Amino acid sequence: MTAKSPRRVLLVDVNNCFVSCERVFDPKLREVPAVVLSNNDGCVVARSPEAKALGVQMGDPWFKLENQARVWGMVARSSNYELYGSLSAKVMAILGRFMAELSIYSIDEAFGVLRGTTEELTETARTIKETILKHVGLPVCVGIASTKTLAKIANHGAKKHPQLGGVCHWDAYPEEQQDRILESLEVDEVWGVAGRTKKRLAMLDIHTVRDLKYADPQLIRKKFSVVLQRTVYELRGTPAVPDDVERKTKEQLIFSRMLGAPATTTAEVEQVLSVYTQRAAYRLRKQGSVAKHLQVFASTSAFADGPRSAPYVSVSLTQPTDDPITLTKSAIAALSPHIEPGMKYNRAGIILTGITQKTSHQYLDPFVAPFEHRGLGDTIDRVNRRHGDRALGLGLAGLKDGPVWQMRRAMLSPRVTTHWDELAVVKAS
DNA sequence: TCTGGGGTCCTAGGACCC
DNA sequence: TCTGGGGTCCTAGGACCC
Repeated sequence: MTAKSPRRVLLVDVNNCFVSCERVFDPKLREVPAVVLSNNDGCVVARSPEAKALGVQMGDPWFKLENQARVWGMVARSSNYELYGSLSAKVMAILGRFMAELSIYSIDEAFGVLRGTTEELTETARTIKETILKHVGLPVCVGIASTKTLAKIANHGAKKHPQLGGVCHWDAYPEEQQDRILESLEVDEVWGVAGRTKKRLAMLDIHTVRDLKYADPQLIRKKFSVVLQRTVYELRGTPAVPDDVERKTKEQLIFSRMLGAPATTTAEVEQVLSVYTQRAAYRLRKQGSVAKHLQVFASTSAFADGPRSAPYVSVSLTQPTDDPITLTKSAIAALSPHIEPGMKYNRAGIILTGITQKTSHQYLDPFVAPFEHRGLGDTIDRVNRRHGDRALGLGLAGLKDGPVWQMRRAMLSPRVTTHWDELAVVKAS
């Protein structure tokens, strides 16, 4: 591969990621239709090919599916993000060995860049695929093209057509054939277009991805946005989606959950907020930053009849902080007055914004009490690193067996790669 | 009676992604 | 009983400044 070879984008993504992860350590799951459920065992977030073939959709609520699943012999698992995260890290580490520029897009997907002929890169992609299967046990597909948007489409093709062996290089097809493929895709199948935009595009008589490719970029920019204009260029083979700026700190941190059982009193909502705020504060400290604003919310079910209550309050702190006590107190003080006792709150959360890097010398704030909880967060983190997650927390966050509103994870698989007491067992018999 | 133009910063909201 | 969680980017509009 010489420097003169064309620069190509590779999109590698794990097939049916969460189900495939579960199947790595539980061979029985490989023989039946399987799904993984969202937090709280709410709805389907991953499906095995067999489950897809049975017509199970993303987002199907589990309680509506449960009985039919028994008939089908379909098995469900609660989501086990620790397991998926650790397998994902292994996949990304392997990709990093093959590709200089690697940008991790999500837990199961990464873009990489390589130079080479169509044949060379197709071959490399096969090697990548085999290596990941052999060393991690996860199946992946690879899409290759001159732009990210086209690599996405190629990846989609690799998934849909088994005869490609999991690798699809867009350049392997002459342009007339490429256009026929794009013609067969509805416009919302391209990366960056969803329902709203699809409707508005239809008014301009743009229905397929091919229509969008040949639309006037200036017009698209004027009627839609620079984002959609970039998509037009990318479909034509001109890279336009910017490489992700290395941002190691998040600008916004959200911690929100559906509750396993509704909270109905102010005290219960406060307990939930206390725990959630501490989790958010932990993430904040982990990335070495502090937050200036927080938004706190709780809400009753959107599906229930009768009156709803969904308070949402914003607070600005006098100075940015990562201190769990300050954040927790502020969150509770802000939301508590808006809680209507008797309402069934089934969701709550906190959003931290105005996030900046923590500097070594913080401003002196005359309004901060002299006993300021300096270093408390760090201390909690150190204890937890040593004695296991959630060994220590403030108030209810320190309870080993959580309160009733804690989320349901009835069908959780062992965290075999991250917890000593949950290691996989190999039977000798 | 008329009340510029250009710039920055911030926030809210829309749209989308996996 | 029961319907995900966590994030990004862009745009418009208001406040403020010179």
